[in-house]
Amino acid sequence: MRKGETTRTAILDRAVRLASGVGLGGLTIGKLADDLGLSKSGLFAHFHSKETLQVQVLGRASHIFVQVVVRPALAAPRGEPRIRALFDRWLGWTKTASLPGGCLFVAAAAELDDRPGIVRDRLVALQKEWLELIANVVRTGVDAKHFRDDLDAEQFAHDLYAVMLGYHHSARLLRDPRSEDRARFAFESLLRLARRSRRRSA
Amino acid sequence: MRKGETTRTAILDRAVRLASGVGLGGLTIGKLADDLGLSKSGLFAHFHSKETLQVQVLGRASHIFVQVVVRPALAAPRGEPRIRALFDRWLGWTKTASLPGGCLFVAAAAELDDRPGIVRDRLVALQKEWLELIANVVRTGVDAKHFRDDLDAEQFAHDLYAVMLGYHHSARLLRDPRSEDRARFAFESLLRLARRSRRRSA
DNA sequence: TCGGTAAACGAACGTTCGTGCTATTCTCCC
DNA sequence: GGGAGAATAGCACGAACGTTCGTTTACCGA
Repeated sequence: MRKGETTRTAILDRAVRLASGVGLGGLTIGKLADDLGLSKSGLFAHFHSKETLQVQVLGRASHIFVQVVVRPALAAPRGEPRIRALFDRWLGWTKTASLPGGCLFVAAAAELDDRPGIVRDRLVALQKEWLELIANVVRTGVDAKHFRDDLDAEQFAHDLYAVMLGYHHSARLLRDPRSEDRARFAFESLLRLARRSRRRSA
Repeated sequence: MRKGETTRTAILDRAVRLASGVGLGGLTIGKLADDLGLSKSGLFAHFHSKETLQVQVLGRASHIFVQVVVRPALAAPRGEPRIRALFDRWLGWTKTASLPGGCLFVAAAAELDDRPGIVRDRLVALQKEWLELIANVVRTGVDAKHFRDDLDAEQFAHDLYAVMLGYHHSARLLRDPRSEDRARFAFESLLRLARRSRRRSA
């Protein structure tokens, strides 16, 4: 049972890279098998349907994301530095994880937002987890007095996600070289509004 | 040559609605023909490839977008009211245009960001036009003294787009009932930062 | 009213897809 | 080192896709 586990992971790693470019639906078992030098049926036997393959691809992508973004960022000091670390690693995670086609979750989100099923359910669960994690980091920032007491952590998480979506759109679709600057600027604006203002409340 | 034009438009309208749910790639000529009570080949004859169909679908969607969002909003008084009108209509345009599957452009953006070709080229051109239009509206707001003199109009347009992407993600994928409130809150934050501050420059 | 042209049809094509079955090869434990 | 069971290959299937072709129907100006 060890060999199987190994190739299964190899398959999923490759699938994550592939799907980052063509989406989860664009993923093709034949192409995936060719890329790995496997037969279609040999690969197929690991998962028993394309749907469970897609679900496991999402799971693998999440695992990688946690490894290259979440875990290192949580090592940063709580409060603002931790949020900055999160943002920095998030910005570059497709490079770190060598996903040539951009963020898999962004692609999957647009693809699955109207297609019910277990793949969508898994994606939604992962995204909610991620937003909740961001919100929690923000809350520790409030506790640490880095941010305003009345800051809405979930709104902040939502807005941060929006900044990343904007970055993705600008960088991947429009190929705008200023994408990263734009994203960082937006992030700083978010932080400025989150900090305790020395004047004015709302 | 008149009848053909009529059905062609009918096809494209239907295709826009369909593609809003399944994406431009998920669009299927057979399904589209069935929905309209046409034969596959009869429909196909109007466009001579699926690719040109997709391009024309984008064009038609843009036409609708201008009609239900841009034109009415440009009737609002210049400056902040006009930006508000733009944002309001943009927020609800999928309902106004009865697109059951969310914004077609958002779906297409994620789908095409790594697939070169004329469809992608058309989409990029449309998106740049749209961002430029937003930036221009913002500039008139600067001229009208509603916004700070040193406001970066293109950054504002970029950030506004990000707010919409966040809204789309939250509303369509996560089905969060607070999506619209979140988006409006983010929009107000954007405006607050854009207005002339009575104190502090940066 | 007639004739030409535009519009739509029906059937078939070559591919590609996911998915089963059966046989073969490999792995690992005793 | 041999045998059980896992891992992979080979092959074929049915369905769906875009596309082509020859034919038929509907329209409209002369």
